Amino acid sequence: MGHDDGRRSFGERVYGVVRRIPRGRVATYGQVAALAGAPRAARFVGFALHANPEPGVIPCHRVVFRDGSMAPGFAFGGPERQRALLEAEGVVFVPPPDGEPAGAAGWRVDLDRCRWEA
DNA sequence: TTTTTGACATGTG
DNA sequence: TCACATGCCAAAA
Repeated sequence: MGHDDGRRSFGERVYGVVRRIPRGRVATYGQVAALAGAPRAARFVGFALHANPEPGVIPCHRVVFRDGSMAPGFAFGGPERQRALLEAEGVVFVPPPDGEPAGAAGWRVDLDRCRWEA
């Protein structure tokens, strides 16, 4: 089974991990990095996902910051778009503290409830 | 081989 | 709670 796992680049491994994230669950960049074999390469995870993720195949919208927030200039069309996608899958979001400041910017994923467990 | 670059993580103030 | 600075790692040039 595992024969050329180490031959594939780190980015390729990242795609494999992200693809395994079940619907309605989210993972952090650090978590994906750890599952890919590099617990400290969380930065590269984001770089790999933005490089050329097969649209529609790799659910990169299920990867968020450890804080529960997401990248500002997201490639899906904005953080709002990502929040809509996750909410549609059943992911629980926590609204901003004071009602509604800057739209989706304050919204964060409830990692305590929706964190994906490998 | 060295430098540069990132959709990060963590620690302080 | 937020803002800023530092550390980390892997890939491309």
